[in-house]
Amino acid sequence: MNDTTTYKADILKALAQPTRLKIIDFLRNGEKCVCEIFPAIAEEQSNTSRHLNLMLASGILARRKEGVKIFYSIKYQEVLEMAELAGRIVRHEIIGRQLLLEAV
Amino acid sequence: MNDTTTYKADILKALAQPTRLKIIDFLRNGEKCVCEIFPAIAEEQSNTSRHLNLMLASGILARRKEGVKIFYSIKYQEVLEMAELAGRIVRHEIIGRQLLLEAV
DNA sequence: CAATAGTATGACTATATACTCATATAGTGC
DNA sequence: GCACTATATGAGTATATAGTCATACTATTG
Repeated sequence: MNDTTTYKADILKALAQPTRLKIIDFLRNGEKCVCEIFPAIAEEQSNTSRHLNLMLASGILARRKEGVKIFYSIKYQEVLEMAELAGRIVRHEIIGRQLLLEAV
Repeated sequence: MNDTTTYKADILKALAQPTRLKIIDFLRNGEKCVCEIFPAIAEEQSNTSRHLNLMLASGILARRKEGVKIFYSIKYQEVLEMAELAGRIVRHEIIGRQLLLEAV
């Protein structure tokens, strides 16, 4: 309703993508460098880098340089909470749709 | 990490758009018909209808027919919680960026 | 300073998204 | 059945997004 609505949408958009959700899940236990992230999520290095930069720009990730390696980490606990809430809805929805199918 | 990742992203995507966030905010206090929603958020009827259908399809809204009117409502409390969490991050980020500016 | 390892980015393609205008569909009351 | 109101949808446009390949940049090491 206010002027921060677009910004709020950007934060949610930063999470609303499967590759990025996989990255977030991998960062759950603390910071990781790009060289660890892209093999873990089985994506190309360049694609992974783009997603990391997008999340960095939106403000939900932090970045730390250590020599040639770049470490990314989750900047807000709220990010994990949002992912968890989305997961809860998915679980409910799957159960609901299974019941619909069984009713046929 | 698992197979529900795409679905989780779809739930988040359903929220990650300014017009849809405005709709969610307007539905905060209970179900409303399309005829109330689109003037409240100052969007075209057709555009509003599309966004409502998208959110319905993703599973975060419920729909009830009453005569010629269609009432939409938020199906999961989690939806409002996600919007609230995003808002919290935005507030933190705005403060952080203001401090950066002031430091110049 | 050359070679190497890690990360980012330019250029491109394919697809998805938001929006608009016009029109279709579905109930309601006369 | 006709007119009216409420909602949905087809068709089109403009823009955004995700991904790939090749290459550029940057810090480290020999």
